[in-house]
Amino acid sequence: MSAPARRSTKQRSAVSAVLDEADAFMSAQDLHARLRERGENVGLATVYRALQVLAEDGDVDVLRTDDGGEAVYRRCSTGHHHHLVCRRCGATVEVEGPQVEAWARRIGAEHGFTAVQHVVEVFGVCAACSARD
Amino acid sequence: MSAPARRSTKQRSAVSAVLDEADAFMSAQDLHARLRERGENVGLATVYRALQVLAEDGDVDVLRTDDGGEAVYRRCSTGHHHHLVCRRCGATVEVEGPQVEAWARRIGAEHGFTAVQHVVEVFGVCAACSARD
DNA sequence: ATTCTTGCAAACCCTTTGCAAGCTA
DNA sequence: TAGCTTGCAAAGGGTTTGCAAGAAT
Repeated sequence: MSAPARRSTKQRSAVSAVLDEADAFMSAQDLHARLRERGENVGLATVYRALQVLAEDGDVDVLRTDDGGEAVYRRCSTGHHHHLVCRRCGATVEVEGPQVEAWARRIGAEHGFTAVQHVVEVFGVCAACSARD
Repeated sequence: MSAPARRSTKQRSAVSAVLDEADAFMSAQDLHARLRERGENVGLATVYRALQVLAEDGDVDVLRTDDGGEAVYRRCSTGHHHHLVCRRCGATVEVEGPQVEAWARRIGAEHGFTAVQHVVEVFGVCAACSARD
């Protein structure tokens, strides 16, 4: 019942490589398309499985698009952080919010809650997209 | 090409009513199930369409679950607030966070974002459930 | 009477899974 | 060799859509 060993394969490296180059959120389908463009032949199911493993190991951040509910993945930096996402073009900025962390902890404590965690996402229209109007 | 007129129907009222009573995020499927329990016979597709309209008109907030990518809806409260949810028993407390509002606005501004909105949910284990261990 | 709405079922999209063949350790 | 991985295709789960019948204005 222990976790199965993790083998290194051409496909997993490929997925990892694409994720490294594109420093942005990208869906499994996007990733798969990009692999095909490069001539790398990797099955879609394999891409999903690779991403699943990466997410389990905490090597990528996962979040859900508001439209279509696609899951998007991105290599994640270490440390707890939140995201500022452009709802027009999807551009993402990692932001930190010490005040938010403190607030969440305090709110939890005030109400007698333990093991407090929080989810924060900030949405807006980025400068580039605003200018485009 | 102007938007079609919006008619008031029994089904839409029913959806709206459920949304009013349950002051929490709820998926279309949940909502549909609750309607059936009450004896209200509303088609699933209709529930989806009603929620779509409500979201378009800005009458409900929409966000995506991390698992399964379900969309969850909640009546937009007039007063903006967040929730502290017990992940054990589901108890929910409405909380306010002026500091969080301020932080979100500032973060957005710093990065040149406009029309900034945010989603914040705090999870934990409530006092009662903690005691139960 | 007109035109929006509803319901049902089929269609869609993203994602997961079963299974035989391929590859890594 | 043993057993994780891959690919394909089929299955799954949520959401959307086409179309004829039903309501609201």
